[in-house]
Amino acid sequence: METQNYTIGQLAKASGVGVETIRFYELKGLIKQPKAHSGYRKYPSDDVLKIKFIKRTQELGFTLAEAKELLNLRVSSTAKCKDVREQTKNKLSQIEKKIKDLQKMKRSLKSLIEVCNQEEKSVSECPILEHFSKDKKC
Amino acid sequence: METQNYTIGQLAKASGVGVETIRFYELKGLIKQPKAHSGYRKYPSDDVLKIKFIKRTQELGFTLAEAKELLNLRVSSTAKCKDVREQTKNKLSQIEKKIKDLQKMKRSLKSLIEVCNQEEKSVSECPILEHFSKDKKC
DNA sequence: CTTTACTCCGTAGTGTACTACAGGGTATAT
DNA sequence: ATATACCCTGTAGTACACTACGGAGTAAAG
Repeated sequence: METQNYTIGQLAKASGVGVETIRFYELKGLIKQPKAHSGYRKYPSDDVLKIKFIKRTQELGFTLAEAKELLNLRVSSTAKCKDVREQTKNKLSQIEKKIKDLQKMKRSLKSLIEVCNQEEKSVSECPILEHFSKDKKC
Repeated sequence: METQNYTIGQLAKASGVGVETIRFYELKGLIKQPKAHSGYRKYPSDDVLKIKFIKRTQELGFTLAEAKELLNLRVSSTAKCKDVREQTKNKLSQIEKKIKDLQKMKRSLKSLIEVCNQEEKSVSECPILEHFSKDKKC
C-alpha cells in the first residue's frame, strides 16, 4: 500500500529488468504510467511484484498480451462477475494443459534417468518422443 | 520404423506447420535433412511426432535451442550415461519449477473464481498478484 | 555549485522464430 | 504433351520482446 516511492531505475533494479523494459511494458499497457509533477515516473512497490509476475508468465510460454490478460482478471465495478469467471476458466484450462504436458515430459525424463541407471548400454533413438507418442488420445 | 515416406508438404500437413517451418528447423539442426536421390526431401513418419513435440515445448516456454537439447537427450555410443543423466536432471528441475509456478497460478485463479461465486461485489485490485506474493520464500 | 548519475523522449538496432516471395526444376494426372 | 501442383534454393520481410543510443533536462552528493 506504500505510495509512489520507486523511481524507474529503482523499480528496474528491484525487479531484475532494465529501465527500457519498464517503459516498454508501459507502452504495451502492462503497467500504468505514474507521472509525478516533476515529469519523472514514480511507481508503487507493488509494481515490483507485477513485473516479476510478467517474467514468470513469459517463462511459462505466455505472451505479454496474455500476461496482461492475467493481470487484468479481477472483479471490478465495470467488469461483470460472470465475464471474469468465464475468462478465468479459460485461462485455467490453458494452465492445466500446460501442467499436463510438463508432467508427461517429466515422466519421460525420469524414465530416461532410470534406464540410464540400470544398464550401461545405449537406449532408443529418442526416448522423449517414445513416451510422448504413447498417448495420442490425449 | 517406416522409412522415408513423407514429402515435406505431407509432413507439414501431418504435423500442422508450414513447409517453411520444417526447412527452418532443418537449418537450426532440430531435424536432419533426408535428401533422396531425386533432390527432394523425404521424411520418416517419426518426424511428425518430433515436430509436434517441438511445438509443445515452445508452448511451455522453452526455446528452439532447448527443444533441440530435449530431443537430443539419449544414451548413445558417443554420449556417456553420466553426462546424459546430468543434463536430464537439469531439464527435470526446470520442468519442475514450471509446474510449481503453474500450480501457484492455478490456485490463484481458482480462488478468484470462488470469491466471484460467493459475493457479487468487487474484490481486490489484482488477485493474482496477491496470491503470488504470499510466498516469497519459494 | 558543479559534477555525476539519473531521468526524459524518440528512434534505431537485435535476436528469435517464423513467413513470404522470386525464379527455377520436377512429378503426376489427364 | 501440357497443365497444375508440388519441390528446390536463396533472400527478404514480419511480429514479438526487448536493447541500445542520441540529445537533452533534472536531482543529489560532495
